[in-house]
Amino acid sequence: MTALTRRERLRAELERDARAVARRITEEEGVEGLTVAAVARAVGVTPPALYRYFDGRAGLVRAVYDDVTADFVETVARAVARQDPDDVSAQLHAATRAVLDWSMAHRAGFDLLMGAGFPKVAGEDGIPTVILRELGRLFGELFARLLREGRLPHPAEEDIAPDLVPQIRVYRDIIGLDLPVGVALLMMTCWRQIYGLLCLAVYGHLRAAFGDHLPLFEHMMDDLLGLLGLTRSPHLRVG
Amino acid sequence: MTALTRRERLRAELERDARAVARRITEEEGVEGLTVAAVARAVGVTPPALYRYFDGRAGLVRAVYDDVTADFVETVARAVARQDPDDVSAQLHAATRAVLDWSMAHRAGFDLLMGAGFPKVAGEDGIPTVILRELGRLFGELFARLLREGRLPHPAEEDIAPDLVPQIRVYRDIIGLDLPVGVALLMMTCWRQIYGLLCLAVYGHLRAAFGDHLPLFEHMMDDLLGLLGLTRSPHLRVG
DNA sequence: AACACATGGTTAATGGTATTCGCGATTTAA
DNA sequence: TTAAATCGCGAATACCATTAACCATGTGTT
Repeated sequence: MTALTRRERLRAELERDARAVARRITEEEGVEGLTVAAVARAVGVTPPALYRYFDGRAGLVRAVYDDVTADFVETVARAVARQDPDDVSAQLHAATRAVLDWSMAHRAGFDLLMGAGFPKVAGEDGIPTVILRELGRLFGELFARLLREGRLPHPAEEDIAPDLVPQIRVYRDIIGLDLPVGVALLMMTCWRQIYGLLCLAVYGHLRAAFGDHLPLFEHMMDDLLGLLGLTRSPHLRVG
Repeated sequence: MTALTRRERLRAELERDARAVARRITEEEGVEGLTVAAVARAVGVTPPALYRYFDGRAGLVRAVYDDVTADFVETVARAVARQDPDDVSAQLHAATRAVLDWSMAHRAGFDLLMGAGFPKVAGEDGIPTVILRELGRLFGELFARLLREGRLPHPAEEDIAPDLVPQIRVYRDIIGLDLPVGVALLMMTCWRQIYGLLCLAVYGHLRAAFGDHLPLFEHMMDDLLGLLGLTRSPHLRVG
């Protein structure tokens, strides 16, 4: 039973429309093209009206951020779920590939979630870094699994620089998994490479030489899987 | 002999001032805070006057980009020059550290030169990627030296994925050094890691866990130097 | 020295943006 | 039925970029 009053229904519809429009504009023109006036025009209302729904332009950006985050996390999770549950190599590969593909297809979204736009939407305090948490957990589960199976080469805590250990510990705790410090460091080592390639590709720094970035991606994955004692799975399912 | 007419002198002064102001504003408030009106206010003229000097706001941004590029390249080159000319490990370490330090101290500049801002200032055609060229040459010289000394482990061209080889070749040619494909690939492998850490640090994604990013940096440098068959130099000079 | 021209600043105007405020209409709830 | 909450609007303020017309002044020439 939809015990929704007329007002509530109309309000929900307009908000939904506005969020969709805001997201479309952001993807098409970048977040700097996302303006209160443009959204208002698209949903057929005057700009001040949107202030009843969002906290100004910043609120619109924040709404886009939230929607995009959900989409991103779900996309990556789906890609993992498509793989053979026992093939961790394929799962890692697919997850990373999904991150890259999604990012290239949603550059403005990437910028907002994981790139230069994040500090702006997050502000000083910082939204609890959804990406660090969500993505970290997703990858972390796979690392944990390799660890349980006893086939994950990782440094002993004593062999890690003393000033690095407490920081890695905080990182591990943000992810929220009970991983050894050496494994968390291994994750960071992987992420710094993935993230580097991501930014290079999304921000267009590779265009001049690497029109298609997939060869570079595969080369990186071979490196990373090797780092984890794995090889590329022959049963990878792309979707 | 300064055969400068009064007009020319005044013009040069105002342009110099405006560029300096534009750069200061950019560093303090980010490039989105760089406005024609603000610069005009700071140099004591009305906004339209600046159109005699710059091609509107875009021209201002471009001017900042040029100045910042020169500063960046010089800073990194200086850091290298400070090292023992025969200690390639120290030179590589110092160069990378200089890139990181400069980027953290000039976040808006980093964004413009190497980050999300670059596509905007570069436009479609793309300024011949100064960074790729300048930085590539700087690091490339060091790699070339290691290669000449015969102590740079790198993959043979036959062992590199066939679709990657031609891309690497283009990359190598942009840098403008006569390096084997395997060495150029090695450079790209290093750069993707350095760049990843850079973006993570500059865009604030590490703040939550890694307040100070130097331990992570040193960990990465150990990895990278190891990749090149080097160890961290005991004679590194920091400045 | 007087002239004409180029230069570089001004003001005014246009049109875009965000945001706040107060009004009136409509819907909801008592 | 009536009072209150909600919501959209128009007007106003204050930024911004950019163009056009205009005017003073510097420059070089006659």
